[in-house]
Amino acid sequence: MRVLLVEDTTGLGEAVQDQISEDGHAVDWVQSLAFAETSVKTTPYNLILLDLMLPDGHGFDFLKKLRATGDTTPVIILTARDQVSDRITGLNAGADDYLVKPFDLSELSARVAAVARRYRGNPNPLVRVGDLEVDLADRRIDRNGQPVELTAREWALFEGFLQRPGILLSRAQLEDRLYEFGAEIESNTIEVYISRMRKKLGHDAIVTVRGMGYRLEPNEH
Amino acid sequence: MRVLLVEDTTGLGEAVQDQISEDGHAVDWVQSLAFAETSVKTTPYNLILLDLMLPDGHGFDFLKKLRATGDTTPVIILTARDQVSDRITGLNAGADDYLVKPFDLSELSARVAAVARRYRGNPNPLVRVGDLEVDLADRRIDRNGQPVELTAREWALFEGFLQRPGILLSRAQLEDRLYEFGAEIESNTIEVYISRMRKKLGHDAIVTVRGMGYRLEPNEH
DNA sequence: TATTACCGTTCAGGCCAGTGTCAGGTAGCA
DNA sequence: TGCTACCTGACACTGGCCTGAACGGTAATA
Repeated sequence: MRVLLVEDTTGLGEAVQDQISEDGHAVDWVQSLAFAETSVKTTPYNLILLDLMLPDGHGFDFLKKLRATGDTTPVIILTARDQVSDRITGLNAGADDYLVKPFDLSELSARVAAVARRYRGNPNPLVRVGDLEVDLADRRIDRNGQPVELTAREWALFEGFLQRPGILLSRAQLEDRLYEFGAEIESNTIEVYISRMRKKLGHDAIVTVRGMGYRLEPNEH
Repeated sequence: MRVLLVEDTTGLGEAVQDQISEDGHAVDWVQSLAFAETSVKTTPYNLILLDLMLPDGHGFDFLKKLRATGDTTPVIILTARDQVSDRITGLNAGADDYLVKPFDLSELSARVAAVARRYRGNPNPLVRVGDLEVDLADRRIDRNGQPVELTAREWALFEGFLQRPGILLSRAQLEDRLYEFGAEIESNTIEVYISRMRKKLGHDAIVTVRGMGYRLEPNEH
């Protein structure tokens, strides 16, 4: 699934993002209502996790506006408030579920999984790149109708290329996707993964830009 | 993405510039509001990182003026102040996000990436020079619809010409873009690269100013 | 526990594009 | 005309890149 996390607390945001990612979902994390609004306009999400107290307004306002546009994306509210009134207000505003801070990450997983279950059967959004058809949420790739299996590391790199068609990623950027930020690596691991991905995705799929990095070619054939 | 960094502290400015560059974005760094104002007039940015305490005024004034002109470029405020009042004032003035010094560079990366995410699917801003169409972030050049491939060294020089339209670059300035500052070079390497670039970009693209240097011709045909 | 399969990582050998240099030719200027 | 700055084809070398192979770790299975 593709999940939008709206949460301005850095620590909590990171923890939630890590948890949801580990559960196999793609997470976009924004820290203000302004960002949330542009995100939902540009990307189709399967689930929105919404904090209520945000620097530029109250989550309910965002939620009401979202529902007013006819958007039915499931929304789970994350908030420190545990008052019944808030809970009812939230559900009236169109929330699907409610999590009171501090909450256990495993509980969050369970709620998210419940939403995912409801979604099963509905098709996920597909990204098309050349002769590849990518289901980001389910981590599936079809190449000319044939499924392609990527390992975890390969996926981590591949997702980077999908950010934008034809995006150029430097070796440092790719390394940052695999390891702790800024970790030095002195072997040719990235090259090896590129080589393996080419074997699976087609040798023309990833283009070397010598001295600068790699790019996924949107118009391979 | 193309990022404008407005920050008068040298140490912090350099660190931020390095980080954003490594993330694959093009950074213009200015140290005063006066320079910032001319920069936003001449160049289209995807993101502005704005310090508040600047030698010639307060960042809020710049931000308000910017918004008054209808400019909606995302702005992230960098400041030592962590008071709620400032935070709210900033967001009211039209800021999209807020980073309190001292901040972790990886956190900065995350915020910038969040902005970059908004541009997912959107094309990068293109710079137009004569019959060339340049995508600085992805290092692509289209010449009359045909892609042009530049090597790393050629790009380093080409970017110099793009800093300002019609800028004149001396041989020494060009050498400084390729080698450690002040490195003496006694062969005609620069001439050779100019020659190679002309072959790829069109023979009229780069004009020789005898005895002075070279300039990229904005109105070639 | 032993077996198996797979994944992540490193290494070594080979290839070739990119780089820097030179030499001979050309164009601008006094 | 001579002088100087500049242009460009050619070439050797370096180092970035590719990839088969091997090794250790981990997880699933018997």
